Amino acid sequence: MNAQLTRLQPRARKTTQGTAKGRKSDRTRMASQDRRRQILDKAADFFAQYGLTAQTRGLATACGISQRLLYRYFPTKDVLIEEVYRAAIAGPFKAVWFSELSDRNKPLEERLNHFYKDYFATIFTSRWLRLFMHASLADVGMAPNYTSSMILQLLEMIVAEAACEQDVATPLNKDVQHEIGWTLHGALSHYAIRRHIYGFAQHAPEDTVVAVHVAHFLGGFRSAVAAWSRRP
Amino acid sequence: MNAQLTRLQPRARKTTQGTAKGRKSDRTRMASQDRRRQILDKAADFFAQYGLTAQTRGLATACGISQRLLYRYFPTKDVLIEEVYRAAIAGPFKAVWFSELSDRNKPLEERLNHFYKDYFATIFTSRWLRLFMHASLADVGMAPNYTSSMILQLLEMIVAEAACEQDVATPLNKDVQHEIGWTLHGALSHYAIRRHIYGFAQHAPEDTVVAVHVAHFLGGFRSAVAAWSRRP
DNA sequence: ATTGGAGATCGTCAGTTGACGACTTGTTTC
DNA sequence: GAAACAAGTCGTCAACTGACGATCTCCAAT
Repeated sequence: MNAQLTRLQPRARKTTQGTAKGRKSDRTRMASQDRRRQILDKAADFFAQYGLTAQTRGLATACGISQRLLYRYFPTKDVLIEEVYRAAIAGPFKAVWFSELSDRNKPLEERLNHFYKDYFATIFTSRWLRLFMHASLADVGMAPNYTSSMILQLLEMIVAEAACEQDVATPLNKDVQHEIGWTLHGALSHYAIRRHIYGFAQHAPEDTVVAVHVAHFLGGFRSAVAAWSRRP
Repeated sequence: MNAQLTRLQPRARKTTQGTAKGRKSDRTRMASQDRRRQILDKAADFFAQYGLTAQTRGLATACGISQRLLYRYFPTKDVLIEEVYRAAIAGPFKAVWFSELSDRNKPLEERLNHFYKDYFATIFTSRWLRLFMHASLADVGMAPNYTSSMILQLLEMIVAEAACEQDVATPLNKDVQHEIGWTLHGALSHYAIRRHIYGFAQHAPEDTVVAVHVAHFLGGFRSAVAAWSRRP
């Protein structure tokens, strides 16, 4: 719970005279854009691990720079967090997923397996999940706002593709589409949460879990649509 | 993200003389055990809402007492949190669930619906879920330690009951049992997380979601066992 | 070499926060 | 009704934390 880190750098030695040659200074001088990127990247890891309330001093140490320098690149901690969020949470979503999922030249099962393989590598990572969870807990509404639209569209597409392939009418109500989609997506999300947040030991490899859940979803799709059509 | 609360009580007025009768003091004097229970209860709500890093002053205000008084009942904040966790996370699990789930006089579908109806009322509450998530994020391993054993036993029982009712051999490997059980339990957990942590708007009522997922689980159980038996 | 702009740090301030010694006040008991 | 005990509060301390003015130092262009 404590993000306090011990100081790594022994602190730049005060040169007795300007002519102290030979030993280079501890400072690493970076181009503005590189430094900025480095801070954002480290900050994503740092806040993912220790939460959004972790201290700027700890982050600075993790970056190997002084705390003051953070404020040259970001006016406030909140702004920094905002940018971390944009870069590390909303950023990783890929537009190709939409075109790949709707490529009807391949069977849907294959598409879904491929999609979730990529999704696990990109979104269902420790960093993404923990950041997302920290943000969701801290600020009601911030976390979903960036991502909910994308996720819901993915769900709609998955359900529409399944309906097409199985020759079933797509449910008209979008809420019902989402609910059906969540059957698969929620189960896999929860697997990722167990793994990266709860710290449950994992036995079955990712690919197997994905394959089983995808098969289960497609196998029960027809009756799921029927069930949801009956109920409100 | 800020748990700072404005002071509610206008602060006890300093009586000019001991004989100031008529107006009662603002202080509410409670029996030790009652006060302790009240603090634990309020603290569960408070930490669930603002996270485990929320301040003791805010909690005291929420309880309507001075911050100092907290330290009469709990030596440190960490001890308080530990007790909150025991009372509000591990406490609500009911032993009856095990006997009810294994009561083969009723069809499993009915048992599962009844079980999850109770589980949603007891465990899948905003308070429980948020506390559990805060604790999981803060301290790797603390959260599951109190509960994982109970949850995994529930999963084993559900899978065993399903196997019995459908006349399938129960998978020997416990990891496989858990993985199959998580199909249902994880999906419903994630529904609760969406609702109470992500703040997703909910359309379908709880009972319906439970019913559909239970039906989906039972309907696909036979093939799930088959799939997991094939794979490692 | 000189110079000046930009990368980087030091030191510090004001507000916060867990903790606690000293004190006050209500209630119970004889 | 006063003694004695426990519930409750005040005020404060030291460490922590976000923020920032002043300063230093590296490098490139002149």
